[in-house]
Amino acid sequence: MTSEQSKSDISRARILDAAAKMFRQKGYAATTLIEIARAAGMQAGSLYYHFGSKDELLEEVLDIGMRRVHEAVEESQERLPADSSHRDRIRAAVEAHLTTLLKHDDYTSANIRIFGQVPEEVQQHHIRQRDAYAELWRRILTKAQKSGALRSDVDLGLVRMLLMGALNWSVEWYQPGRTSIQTIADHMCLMLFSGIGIEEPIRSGENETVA
Amino acid sequence: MTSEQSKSDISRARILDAAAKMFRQKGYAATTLIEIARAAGMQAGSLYYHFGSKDELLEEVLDIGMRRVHEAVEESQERLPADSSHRDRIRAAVEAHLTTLLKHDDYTSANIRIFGQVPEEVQQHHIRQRDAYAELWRRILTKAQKSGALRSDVDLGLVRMLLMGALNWSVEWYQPGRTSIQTIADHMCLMLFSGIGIEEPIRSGENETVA
DNA sequence: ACATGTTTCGAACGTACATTAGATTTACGA
DNA sequence: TCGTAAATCTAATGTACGTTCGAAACATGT
Repeated sequence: MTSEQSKSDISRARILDAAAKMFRQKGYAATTLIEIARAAGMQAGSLYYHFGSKDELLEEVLDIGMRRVHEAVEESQERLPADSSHRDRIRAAVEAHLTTLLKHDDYTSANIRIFGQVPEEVQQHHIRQRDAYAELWRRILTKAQKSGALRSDVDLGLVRMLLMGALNWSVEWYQPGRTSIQTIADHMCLMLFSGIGIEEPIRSGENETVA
Repeated sequence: MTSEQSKSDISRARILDAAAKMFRQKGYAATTLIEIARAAGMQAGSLYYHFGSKDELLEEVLDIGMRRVHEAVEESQERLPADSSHRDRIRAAVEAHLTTLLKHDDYTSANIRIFGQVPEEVQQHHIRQRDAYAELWRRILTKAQKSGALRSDVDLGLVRMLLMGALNWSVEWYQPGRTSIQTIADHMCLMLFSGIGIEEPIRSGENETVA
């Protein structure tokens, strides 16, 4: 126990990394401890020295994933100048959420992908944590709306759901190198703030204006 | 074989319904044939009279789900008056997609929820079908952009992904009776076309214009 | 070099599951 | 009512997996 990281800590981390990666790829039930162990460089039985059960391993992966994205968004807000516009605040949150999701973080993307299909008992253990993250967003959006940066006639809960959906769904299609995370965030914010529509000319008759 | 529906057809439908429901709820690997059979009112072995394997059953569920949403969106476009605005066309597509997803259709929502975690071989069988549906949306959006209804400086592929994400994610949070499907569609279209931002007053100096 | 605690191995156990196949029941026309 | 095909049942098979546990290997302080 000389070094900062004991051997146990290193193995633990390797196991968690492997589990997060495979859970994300194949789902929870379809992932076998044998695969996780192999990816971590050990035998299946050895996992039980570090974790009490497959469920326990799952819970830790879910926990880490949610904690990371929560912290990332929280820090993005703290890093901002005190007088930042609400648009900038929201933009920073969007960027932080997306970056966490798409940049090497199998934990967060695993959480997002498999949470809905995990044993109900495990879900229960994490509802509080999820609510806390939702609350963080709720605060950001509500403050923006109250200070007039967002339309007052929209259901912010709904907006939040649609926004999170657009962001979270990126784990299903994002491929590194095709589109930058920044571009995705920019498009998302453009849609959110301004939309991408253009006033169409009235077309009720024949009098259309030719460009 | 007197009636329109043979007994076999009825059983088949019950099995598929049960399978779609459970696949959607618990995922593919976590759903057992015993559960499906019980929900369909028979024994596990009897399923094999109708389907060759669990994978085959899965494939049919996925196929039906994608076909339904595809047809729904396609028909939504055909129902529109020929001179409809592009905004109306997009709005109709959004409503059709959402309605299929959230209104009693375990097939489509199962497809959306579990597709990413299904055996790779099964995924391959359905890529063509998914591409065809993506192409349908691509056409709708491209026509809108070309005719000036959507900004020309946005990446439509990206917009489509974000839009589908916002819509598809609703299967994760939608609860009947809380928010109407129409309201969701309205918010989505508002965001897409106009955004929900309000011009914030310039705060760089003291010269603010009072409304 | 030894002793002690830590970490991993390797084999075994029990169970749950997909699948099979023959027996049994059901539906229906002759 | 009988006979045949359709549909379902029941029990069995094989396998893959989560989990357990004692032995082996490894590390570390004395």
